[in-house]
Amino acid sequence: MPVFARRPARRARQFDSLEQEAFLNVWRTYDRLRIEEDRLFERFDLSPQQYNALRILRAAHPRSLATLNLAEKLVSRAPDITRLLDKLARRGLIERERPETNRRTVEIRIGDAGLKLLEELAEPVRECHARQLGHLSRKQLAQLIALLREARGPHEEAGGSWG
Amino acid sequence: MPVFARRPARRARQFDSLEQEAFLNVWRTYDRLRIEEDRLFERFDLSPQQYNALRILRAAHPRSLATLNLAEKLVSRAPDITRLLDKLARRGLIERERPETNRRTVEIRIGDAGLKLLEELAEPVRECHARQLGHLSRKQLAQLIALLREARGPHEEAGGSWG
DNA sequence: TGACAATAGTTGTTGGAACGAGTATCGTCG
DNA sequence: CGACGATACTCGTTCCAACAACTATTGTCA
Repeated sequence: MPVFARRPARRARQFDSLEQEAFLNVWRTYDRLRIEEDRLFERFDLSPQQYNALRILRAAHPRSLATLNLAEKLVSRAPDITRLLDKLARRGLIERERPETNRRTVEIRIGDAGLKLLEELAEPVRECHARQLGHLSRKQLAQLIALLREARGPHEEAGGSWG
Repeated sequence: MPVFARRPARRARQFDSLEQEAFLNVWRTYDRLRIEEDRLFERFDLSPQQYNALRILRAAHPRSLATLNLAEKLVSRAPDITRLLDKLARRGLIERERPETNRRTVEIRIGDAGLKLLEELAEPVRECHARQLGHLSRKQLAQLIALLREARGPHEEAGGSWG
């Protein structure tokens, strides 16, 4: 055994491949950043995913979105979209309607209360994201975004709103 | 209202700030890449987190790690580390011992069955990571890793194994 | 040395995520 | 126009994650 092997590079022991290291870094970073996010939204009895649904509905406002159409715009996959919307509807944040033209679908629209809540959240959310990533330069952020997009590129369905 | 405002940049409508866009990209990328990971490990009745525990125990082998010491090396936070280890112990993959010198702690060590399972997993895992991120160049991977480390830097406790 | 704080896990409970099976509605093709 | 497949959810169940309360052990300081 060569002498210089007595101090194996920390990374060489820790990861099996550069790709693994990259994935675990994505996972770890998500896990750390999520803490801020969770802390913010639990003060408003929202999950991050619920907030995102509201954010997407606001972008569509005053138009509505069909349930599954909304689901595929969400950041994270949501098989239980129905129950997620149930909770928002129970709080009066969204409105649901089964249109006569196609009674299979359920159209979702953000309501006034929902818009008001988002307005209330605007500043805290901005602050939260500043705490999360405010220490990076604009250039670093842009670079990170570009690299992440390339990283997940092959894993996005064509035509999705997240391509 | 200026005429060119009729087509707001898609991104401007979609995100409230560059920091938010970066965070949501991390989240989205994690969510997409995780799909491959889940698909692989469920064939072996493991969760990604369980696999990571085994990986870390292998790196320590033949030494052992105290429970909470192992927990803080995990990629994602694990308040239910006890039950995670319960499952691994029930399958005979790890061994637990309460040392006489400090009977508060429980020392965890990977067993032969655990090492054997990891060996069996080595190739599938490598293939999985290649599917996940094999389309990126080494340079891109290195850049991504560096940026992610900077991104979560302020959110890592000093002295942790993930700094 | 005896009380009290700190450490190290463990367990109870509760809510959300995932998967698959089930239901209602619609399109289409013979 | 009626059966059959496709669409768009909805619901039942099961498992995992998170938080907090609890137990056991050790360290420390009056």
